Amino acid sequence: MLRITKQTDYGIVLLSHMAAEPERLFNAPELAEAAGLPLPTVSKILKMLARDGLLDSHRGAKGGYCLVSAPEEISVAEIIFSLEGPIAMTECIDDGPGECQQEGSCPLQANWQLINTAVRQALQGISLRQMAGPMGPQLVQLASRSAHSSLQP
Amino acid sequence: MLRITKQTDYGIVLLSHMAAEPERLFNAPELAEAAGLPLPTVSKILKMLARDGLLDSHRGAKGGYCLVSAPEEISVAEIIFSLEGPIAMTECIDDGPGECQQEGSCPLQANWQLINTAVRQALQGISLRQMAGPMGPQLVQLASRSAHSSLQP
DNA sequence: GTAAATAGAACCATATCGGTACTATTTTCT
DNA sequence: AGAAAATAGTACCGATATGGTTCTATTTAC
Repeated sequence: MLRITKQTDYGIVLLSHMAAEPERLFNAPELAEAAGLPLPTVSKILKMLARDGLLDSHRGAKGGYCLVSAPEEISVAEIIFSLEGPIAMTECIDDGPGECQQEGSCPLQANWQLINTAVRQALQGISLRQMAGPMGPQLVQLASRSAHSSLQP
Repeated sequence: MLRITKQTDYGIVLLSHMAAEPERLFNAPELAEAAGLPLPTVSKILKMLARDGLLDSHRGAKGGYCLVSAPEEISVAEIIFSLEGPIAMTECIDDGPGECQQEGSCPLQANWQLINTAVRQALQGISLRQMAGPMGPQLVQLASRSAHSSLQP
């Protein structure tokens, strides 16, 4: 179906919430409450984001998480990269050479990079700031105009 | 992991092979042989591509498949759309309104479109012709320059 | 009329995803 | 010092989707 996982989905929701007050420290129970999601799930996601350096974590009582960078500086690509691993749409890339059975007969190896790169760049072009809104409906309007193109019958 | 399915992967391989002789009629056993893939799998994929209008099919002996459009006119987005359904990276889009629990509290609904649209457009920008090569290394070079950015440590 | 091919549906083993539970560690507060 | 509150890390299991095969029906060429 070519979709991101729910974890990533939730992660973007949580980060968007935090982006409203970029300086503040949020703890997991609070974010779970705000997002209407179960605490264990939220906790798991925040751990991953902290492990990969998108969030700073403070342990102990009065602990919590806060954004490392400004929302403008965080791209959706980084979030996805953290929560579901490398953005590689095709296989023979990150398996390294020699793994692909077709090896000799597959003239596509290099061209797969085109896809991976295109998607990666597209996602790098969207910041957490944009996702967090309140970006007016005018931009969204622009977006959905082409969203309902030939691909979305 | 944000990757396309193997079926789609194989589909692009098969179509790329056909793109070398856009006028010719290829049958499934022949393509399976050429790609080094099992016939049932190849057959299944070609059926889907034909069902969605990317391939013309001719039944009976001496039957087979041929490209409907020129390789330049077919985008990777169309292929993915055919083999794994709508390109919608996030959920609350194609479920229609009312399905999302967060409904009121989720200020992101519209912004998800940004992601879907960005990815869709990126994939629409790549043609089967480009995938089929022999497009020189110069373009790939250009692509991978930004591919090995912050996301690919 | 027979062989060769596509059309379509059903099926199952396996891998991945979504979510939970448990233990350990760190920090604050009294 | 001790209790409470929070994160860190790991392991686990049910549900879902994927990958691939098989079977039957239909169409067409010779």
